[in-house]
Amino acid sequence: MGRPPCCDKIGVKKGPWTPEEDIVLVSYMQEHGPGNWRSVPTNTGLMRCSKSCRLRWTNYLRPGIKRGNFTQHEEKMIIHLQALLGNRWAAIASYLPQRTDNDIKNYWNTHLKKKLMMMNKGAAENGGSRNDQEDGGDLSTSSSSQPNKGQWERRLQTDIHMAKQALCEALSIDKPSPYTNNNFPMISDTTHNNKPSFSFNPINSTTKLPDQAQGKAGSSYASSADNIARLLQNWMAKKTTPINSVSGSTSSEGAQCGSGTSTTTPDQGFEHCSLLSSNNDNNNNNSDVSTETNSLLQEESKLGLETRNHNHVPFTFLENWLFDDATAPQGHEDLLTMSLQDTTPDLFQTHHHQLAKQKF
DNA sequence: AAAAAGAACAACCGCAAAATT
DNA sequence: GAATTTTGCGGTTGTTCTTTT
Repeated sequence: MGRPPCCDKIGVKKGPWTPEEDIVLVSYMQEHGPGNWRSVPTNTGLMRCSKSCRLRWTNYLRPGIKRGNFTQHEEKMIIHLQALLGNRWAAIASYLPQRTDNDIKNYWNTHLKKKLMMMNKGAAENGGSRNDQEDGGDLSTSSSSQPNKGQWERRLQTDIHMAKQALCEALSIDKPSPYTNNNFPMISDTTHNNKPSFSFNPINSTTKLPDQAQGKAGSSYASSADNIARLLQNWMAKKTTPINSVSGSTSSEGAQCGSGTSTTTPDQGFEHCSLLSSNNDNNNNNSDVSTETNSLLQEESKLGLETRNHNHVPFTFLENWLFDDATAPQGHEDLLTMSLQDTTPDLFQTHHHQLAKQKF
């Protein structure tokens, strides 16, 4: 016997998400944390399947996501990683914590693929020898010259990296994770009450710039997460006492919320932050949200502090190793300095063997 | 100004692996 | 251990916006 059925397909809504749906999902996530997607539609009343909820959350609503405007650095990373790993977008995304696999995939398909094709074309016209990306797709050397050879090594390497990262996050409080980027809201404590407390910061998901990153002229909701921000603002205005009463209660929270490069004012940022930092429930009567929020925030920061102190035990050798390797963007920078030639399985393997030797 | 073509991106679909009963 | 569901991933499609004709 298996588990009970997921979600019946009858009456399941499809298509773009509305701001209202987003708010419902975000506040549910804020209260319960991600996971157990199956119960999300039932508990929230959203007429969406669990899969759709998960996708919406992980790709767009999750805190700490940077959207649009890929930097040159990111671009290079993606190109190199694609050459190394192939179209394993999730693995690639693990090296770019602020980006989602879907985003990277889209960017690859719409921009980089073409760009590389053009470059290739140019190279070919100049008598270039590379012919490994005819279809504009897989740059991986294995696909053309060394079919399958060393593929498992690469896969293994990626898996090791991901496992290390996961382990590292499990052990770590201080290490910046995708959720704990200094610009971003964070999960301060997942051990208490099984309720990861984090503050949703719509501002950061809207740090995109007005033009392309903002989507299509802002008319389409789906492409404009900052509508959520606006909506929240209105929602907040209706429901609560003036936000200013909260300000100053937790400077760190304020800093988090205001730190994003945003077109929104700091106050607005704080509003969203406060709203979602509270133990928000759509059905709650928020008669005194500001006080409640205030105390919750204090409690939250206290808990966070306690956890930190409590967890400041000396690292084991293994932990040190993990942190060493898994933190440090500069570790990933290596990828950039590696030429595509260097990405042959042998070299790649050697590199990691050496690394492993160094570690042990 | 209108239509057509192209570009960008959000969301869906199907598959495989993991988890659960 | 088998059956079934859930989750995660990658490929693809559909819709919307922008640019060109």
